[in-house]
Amino acid sequence: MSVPTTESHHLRPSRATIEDVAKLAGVSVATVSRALRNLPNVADSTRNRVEIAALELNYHADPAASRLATGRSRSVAVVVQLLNGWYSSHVVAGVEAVCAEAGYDTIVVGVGPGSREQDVFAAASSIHRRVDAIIFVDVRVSSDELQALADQSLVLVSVGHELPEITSVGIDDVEVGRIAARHLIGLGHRRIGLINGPDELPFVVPHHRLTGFEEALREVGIEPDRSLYVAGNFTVQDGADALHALMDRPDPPTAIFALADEMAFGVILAADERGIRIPEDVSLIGVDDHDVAPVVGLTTVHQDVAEHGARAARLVVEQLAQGERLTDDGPAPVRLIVRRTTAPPSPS
Amino acid sequence: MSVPTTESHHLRPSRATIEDVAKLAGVSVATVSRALRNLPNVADSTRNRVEIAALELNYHADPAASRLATGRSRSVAVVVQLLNGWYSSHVVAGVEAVCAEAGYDTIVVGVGPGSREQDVFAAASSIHRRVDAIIFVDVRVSSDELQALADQSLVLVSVGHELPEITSVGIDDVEVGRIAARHLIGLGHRRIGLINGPDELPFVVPHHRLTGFEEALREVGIEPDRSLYVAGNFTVQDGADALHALMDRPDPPTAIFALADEMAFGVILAADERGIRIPEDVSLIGVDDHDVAPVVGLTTVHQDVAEHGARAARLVVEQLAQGERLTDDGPAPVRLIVRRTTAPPSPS
DNA sequence: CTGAAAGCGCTAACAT
DNA sequence: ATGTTAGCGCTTTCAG
Repeated sequence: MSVPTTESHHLRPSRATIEDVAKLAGVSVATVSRALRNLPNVADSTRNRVEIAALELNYHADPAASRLATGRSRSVAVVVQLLNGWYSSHVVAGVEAVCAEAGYDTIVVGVGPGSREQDVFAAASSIHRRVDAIIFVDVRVSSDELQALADQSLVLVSVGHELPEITSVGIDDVEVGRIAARHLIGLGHRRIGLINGPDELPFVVPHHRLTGFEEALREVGIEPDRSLYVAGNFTVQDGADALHALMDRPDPPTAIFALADEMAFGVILAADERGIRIPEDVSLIGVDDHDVAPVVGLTTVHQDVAEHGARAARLVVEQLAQGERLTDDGPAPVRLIVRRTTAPPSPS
Repeated sequence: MSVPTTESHHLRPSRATIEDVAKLAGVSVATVSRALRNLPNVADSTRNRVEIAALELNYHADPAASRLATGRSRSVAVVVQLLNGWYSSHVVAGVEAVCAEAGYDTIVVGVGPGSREQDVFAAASSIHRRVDAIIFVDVRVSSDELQALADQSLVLVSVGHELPEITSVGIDDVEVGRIAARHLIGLGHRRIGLINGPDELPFVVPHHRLTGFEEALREVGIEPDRSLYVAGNFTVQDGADALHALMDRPDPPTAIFALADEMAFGVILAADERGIRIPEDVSLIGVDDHDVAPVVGLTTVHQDVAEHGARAARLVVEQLAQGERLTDDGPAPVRLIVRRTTAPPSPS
């Protein structure tokens, strides 16, 4: 079965191999290999000749061959839930920038929103032979599974939250919850609604933010009212649904803490439809400082997401180069950005 | 003969080689290779035995070895300007979904905003040995360069705009410009500002939209006033800057057409700061129907971006399977979504 | 239908 | 400092 040639294309331009270079430079393939990878024990004059020959032939080592021989693939996988979410895409951008710089390919793998640990593990292990490292973005993986992956001598990093035994980068999410709650409390709010993560799966980021939130409430003697929490999945639509749920109550909250800006946007959308004014009727605070947050004047807790990705990638690259397990240098800074969706509760 | 014993064996991505499987199944490696790839000329009973053995050992062909032997890498590159832009990230998500389904890895490569053709080509050719196909997202590549890439028997697809000689998916951008302009004209606007793409580089999407825009103007006897065009680079900030530039004029426009929603968001932001009301003082229309567009009530021209990515990936996958050059099936549909940023000009 | 063996292009001992 | 050579794990003629 030969491929039906559509046209008279010349034969596949046979790429130069290491042997061609060796011949041209008048040395052995081993020398070429060493010279081109800047290994020691190559005479300067020789290295020079080889480099010229390689340039001449526009030679680049075949990655497949090189991978087979070394066992290193020079690429890293980023596994993430929503590839098109604001958070994820910014992390990916950060990762790609430093990986490209360091000569690594970055392979993206989406596991679908709300994936269970098994799904993530399946995705990770199906890719493990093709990459040197895996960066998990906001996904859950069990300790055992992580161990299984690490046993394949894969470098593992988590961004978004801590994962057992592996180095992780992110922010202090308990602190985020505290900051948001304190801001609202300081304004005088006592009944605060919360738009949570999904409640089927025990996601860790939502859990932490919620913990900090409740902590701050208790600090001032307010007992958290869990009937004021509504689940969401980090989309605009979820935020809108949540606003309705919250405002349909006989005793609606005077303020809402959305665990992510995108859900906060949904709140704004739905409030608009309903004729509810923000912040006059209800205050709103989000998390992320999404590019659009200033546009709608959203008060939020800022974090530098692209930098998280970059940091994760740097850790990967260094770890791959040095072989030692690196530890992250603590949570990245966050800060409250007060805009115009928060105000004191109106006297009722 | 060391079959993993504990119940945790399914957790262990295994390093079994084809030889292990052959031994276990009592056949040759050639047969294993054939059986596992569903090639013809394998007895059912044999295939069965092999499959069981493979399963037992949790065997998966080493991709590097397989690539070296076949010359196919089973991965595709997506080259894109802003990895974190709304448009790009949605395309990437679409691509990844179908690639994963078809067993291809998707490698993202960012070329930086406003890249010149050479940069893109450099990025593309530096990755060409590692992928079977390249999907260009909204980047320019010259005919010659494309040819050089195609000569490496790479499958090439463009999304966002047409590229010479290669199959492309996207929308009719001239039509987009027409739709936006007609909407504004129909409302009674005569002086319409336009927030363009960057003007150093000749990007094709902005050019087309602008063409349709001017066409619609002339249809009703309005001569386009190019002093009302201001360059932008598709960010929120660029939109804000543009609004200021436009409104600082002695004769500001009564409506603004932003070539992308993200720039329109910037307009809203800046208008707010300046106390300019939309649509009372100036109407605004964008393009994309960004997730946040409904939140700010932005009138815009909708397109299904993730679907573009998916379609591009499907074309790639089919082309890779069948070997023939496929042609796309015409531009994807777009439609005007009227929200509340457009209205008739106020009588001055 | 199945097996033996020759690569694919490169790296890494091991020699020299 | 450089060359020789044996793999890396899989695919693919070519025989049988």
